Amino acid sequence: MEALYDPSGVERRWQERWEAEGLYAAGAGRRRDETFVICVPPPNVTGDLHMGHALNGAIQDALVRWHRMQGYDTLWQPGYDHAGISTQNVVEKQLVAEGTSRREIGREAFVARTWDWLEKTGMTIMGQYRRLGASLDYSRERFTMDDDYVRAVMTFFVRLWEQGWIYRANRIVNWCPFHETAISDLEVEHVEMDDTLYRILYPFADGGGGLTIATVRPPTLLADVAVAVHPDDPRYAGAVGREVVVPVVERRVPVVADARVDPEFGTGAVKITPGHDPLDFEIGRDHGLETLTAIGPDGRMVFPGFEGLSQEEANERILAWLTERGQLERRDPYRHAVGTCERCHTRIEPLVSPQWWCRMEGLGAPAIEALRERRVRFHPESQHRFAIESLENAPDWCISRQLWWGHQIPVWTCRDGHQVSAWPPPESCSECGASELERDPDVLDTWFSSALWPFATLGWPDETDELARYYPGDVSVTAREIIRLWENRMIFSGLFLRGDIPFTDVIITSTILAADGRRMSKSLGTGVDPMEPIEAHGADATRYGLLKISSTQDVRYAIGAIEEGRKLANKLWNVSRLILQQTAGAEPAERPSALEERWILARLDAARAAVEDAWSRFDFAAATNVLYHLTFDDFCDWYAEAVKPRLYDGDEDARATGLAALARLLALLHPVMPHVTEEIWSYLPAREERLVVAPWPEPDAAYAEWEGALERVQEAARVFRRSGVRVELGGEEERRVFEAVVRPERRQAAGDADAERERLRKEIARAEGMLANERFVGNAPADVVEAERAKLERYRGELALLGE
RNA sequence: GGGCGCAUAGCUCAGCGGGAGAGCGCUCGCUUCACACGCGAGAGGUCCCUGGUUCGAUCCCAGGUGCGCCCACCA
Repeated sequence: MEALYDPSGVERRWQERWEAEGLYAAGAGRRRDETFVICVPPPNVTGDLHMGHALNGAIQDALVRWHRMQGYDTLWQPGYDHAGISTQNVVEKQLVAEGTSRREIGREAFVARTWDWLEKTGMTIMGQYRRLGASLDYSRERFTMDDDYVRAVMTFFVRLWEQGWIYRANRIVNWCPFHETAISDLEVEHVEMDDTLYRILYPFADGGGGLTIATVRPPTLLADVAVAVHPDDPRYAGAVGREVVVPVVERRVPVVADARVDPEFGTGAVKITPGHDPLDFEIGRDHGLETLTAIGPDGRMVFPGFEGLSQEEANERILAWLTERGQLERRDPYRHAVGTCERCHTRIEPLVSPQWWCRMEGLGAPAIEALRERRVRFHPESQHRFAIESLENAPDWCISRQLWWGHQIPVWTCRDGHQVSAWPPPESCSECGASELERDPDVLDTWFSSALWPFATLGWPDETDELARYYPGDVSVTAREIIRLWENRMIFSGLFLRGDIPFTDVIITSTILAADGRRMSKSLGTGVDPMEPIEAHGADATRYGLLKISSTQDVRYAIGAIEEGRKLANKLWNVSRLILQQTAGAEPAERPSALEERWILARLDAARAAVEDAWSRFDFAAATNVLYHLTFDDFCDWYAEAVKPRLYDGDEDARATGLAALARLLALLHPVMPHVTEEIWSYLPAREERLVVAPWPEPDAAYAEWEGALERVQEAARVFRRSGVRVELGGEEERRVFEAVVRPERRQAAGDADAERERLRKEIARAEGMLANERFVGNAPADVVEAERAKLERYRGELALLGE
């Protein structure tokens, strides 16, 4: 073994070997009947692994490996999401760069090209998960556009249709003019932008002044159908019921009263454009107003006389018209949040269009109940409440997209207008028997198919053995922003289709910010590719570092934590060298005949309990903390130093127990640092089995009483190191460990006894003060008071030894 | 505008009612036969501010200040 641990080669070698030996496969190492199942959140086919995936992967893998070692029948399901709009966006931009467009090449060619491109350059993330050491069952990789998966999606749609959850409605939706599709509220990204707020005079139709409205979008006034004011606004009490004239188009429209108008904003009077504003759409509907259109699907003007103009051009023309007539009263700089498409960042155009909707009221009820009853638990708790509230307030889900890449909606229309939804595709109209059917051209929202991930990957809608065995699963690990898009939808669709929840626990991971506290993003240039630390410090170190910083809601990326992981791996490597070099020919066996052996076995058991507790509470930072101190402080600084002389002397118990203790340590570290631990494990004698599937260490009740065995030696060492004075130790064993660890013969500088005396005096004064406080003694728990007394006694004893 | 969260050592963060902690960085001493990616010692903190509860508050409560994230149809 080399003195310096070199992770890269070792990690790659084990990754290949584990996968080749089938140890990542579902059920590998199974020693009990219970299952443990996690589905990886299917990444976009076009994407690369980012820091969020790496954290996510480190968490899931730690849980999966921990359960696998406990003998569970473990499945970690891999795969990809076709990511409708995101993938189409990528391919479409390629076409634009080539001087063509999707419309030019047509739908069929576009879809073919997308497949072609994906097969050549997409689907790379699973390779990066492999490099992270993620023990996904790669043999089971699924894609949400696989033939079987398509059947699942179609079946889901048809069942919703048959039970009346799906309807068609012409409503105002978020429209992306670049992709020319509707997108859901959840796909809109709000961005602060500098804009201009115009104040425009709408004269009364019968003369005598007018109303001044405020708007940021003059081009939409072409489609105005009313002006609205708040019913209680005294300024406009006389205006309601009168008519005003819309500028440019000279249309007479009514002034209506509506409580949704904010009298504080602008002038308190607002133009109503149901065709181009969501709130106006509602107000228009409630007041029986018509809906006019000024802007088309491509974001350009369609209003008669303005056809083909861009909105900027129309704006200039309208402003010129207003200025000429003195009706443009003011223009003020105005900063506000504007909706943009999260994929292409084009400004969203609210447009009225016919779309397919999934009714949420009622459909989400079983999911709400499951969350309320805590059959599904979100962690942390605050996200649990958020998940429930989101389901309770979920608006109807717009499931259709005017895209080409995705699952085409299984609805057919015959010449008589009858609509039928079925899968496999129907041959004729179920109502009139007509055989000429036209399929709806739209595709489904990507999240419609993702919602089925936990069971569609197991063969649903067929009742497969796997489905019976691995559904429901256990844990889902995702980011906060995906709770409503994905987690909640998996829960309600699982209950709807399978009558059961898909998992019991949802872990919402912390958001990893850049080192400067800003968001990690490509456009800001703040992103860090997780492959960088993996190549520089190793996958083990990176996994450790990510788990260590994963505790709070927002965490800054800190390379220091990963470097700490590298140090831990190196330390583990070196202490293993010490033990392995001194134990040639020995067999591992727990024969704790000396003080330090009893102590380290007790410490290992205590750490095992602490780590298990941390894993089960999903407190990954706590787990890494325990493992770090176990390795550095307990195992290396105390146990290894104490046992070293006995190893050199060839003590048989020390050698056998040393190997056994090392094996326990490796097992505890394995879920976090699988590679270095497996590598060391392979050098241990009588370890034919791979550590990946080795049994998780069993605790030994007999060890527990030895946990404090080194307490007095540790205190004596501390006093000696600081002051140069030897505290008297009770037994031969204690004195031997003290000499081995502290090695007084090598000590050069004399300690500062005065400083130590001063420290002890202060401690004694503090403890005496507390014990003299009757209220403390009376109210504090008995064990707290007792501990204080014990400390006082010890400090007094030590001070006496220092010559006082 | 709503929700959630964070303010502790120079940096990144743990602790969350009874002695202020870790890692990194810094200072000093060590080429000690596992490891200089190391070992030992050490400096460095009104635990954001103001009140309150308590025998006792970094920890609980209220208010303030400053940050961050998520969400959101004020034109």
